[in-house]
Amino acid sequence: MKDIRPKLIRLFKEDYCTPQIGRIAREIDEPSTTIHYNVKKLESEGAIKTYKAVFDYKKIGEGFCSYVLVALSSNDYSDPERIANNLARHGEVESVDILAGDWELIIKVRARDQDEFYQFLKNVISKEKGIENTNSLISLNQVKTEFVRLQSIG
Amino acid sequence: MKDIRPKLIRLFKEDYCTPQIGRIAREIDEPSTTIHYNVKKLESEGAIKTYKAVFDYKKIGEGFCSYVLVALSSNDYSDPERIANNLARHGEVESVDILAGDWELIIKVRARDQDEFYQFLKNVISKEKGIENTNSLISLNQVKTEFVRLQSIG
DNA sequence: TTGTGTAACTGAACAAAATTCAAATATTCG
DNA sequence: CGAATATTTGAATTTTGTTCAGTTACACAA
Repeated sequence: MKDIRPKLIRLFKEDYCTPQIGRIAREIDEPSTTIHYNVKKLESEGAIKTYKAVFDYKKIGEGFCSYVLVALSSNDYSDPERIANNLARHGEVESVDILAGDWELIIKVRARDQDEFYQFLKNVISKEKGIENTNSLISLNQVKTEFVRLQSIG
Repeated sequence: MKDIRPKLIRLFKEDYCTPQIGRIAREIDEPSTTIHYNVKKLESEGAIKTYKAVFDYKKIGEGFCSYVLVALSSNDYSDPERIANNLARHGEVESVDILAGDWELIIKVRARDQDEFYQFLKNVISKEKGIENTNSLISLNQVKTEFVRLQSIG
């Protein structure tokens, strides 16, 4: 009807959640005002960036996951930070790190399926100026993500 | 005084947060009861696994980050799912994926510093039976994590 | 050791938010 | 079309977070 789901998913991916002060207070048996004080302190220090949701990505149509290793060419365009920031703009990108060693970047990408991932690799990653070549590590099974176990413990 | 910070960090890493129904309602201009209904539906379907905090990991003493590629030996112990689940138990481990290709696993590890990471690699990962060898990709700069930008956009 | 400024803690009162519920509306499907 | 089901919604309720002022603990200089 009102197609609210995709909007919720978009918002929840990086924000629109808040701490459960009272529940924490019960859990560790401290006054909720004390928890409140300490949480606000963590926030004001910048130690907490945001509160967000973690999804079962298969159930929101993002079941495909891949780690893309990127090597940069040694030309004027190959500024790792600039390229990393450009790639980080995309909603398909869960993480971007600048690496030491043989590869300059590692990008974690989520997509609906292999085909959608291929389009992203072709149209977004490879289009970025300064990228020499890439190597995609395909995830067959996501056991843990964002510190959260995605499946029952075998 | 009351060492509450580490407890908060532990709890917030995978839970103890909740959606901001009213804020979403304002954002997308829908009644909050409609948002409530749709969020509860996502939860009951299992599409939302949990609500959690994302940290500035440098500020909580977990500034070191590394991706560890793991190759398994071809013996009785080398069941990728079992090994992945064992490794996923540890709080230092942000993610574990079973891969297609040359490496069987990729593990994202967070630690205080290089030394603490080395201890974890030596005492936890390498101790796991069935692991043939590993290759660590050291992160020099974490541009985006858990869908969240960790630094101002350059 | 004592004094002083600062940070952390806490209960009571208050404010803000989520949740329930019942009714209306929309959708699905035989 | 018609009946069962799913979604939307406002008003009332319940639950929760937040403020504030007083207290306690801590750090550190005299």
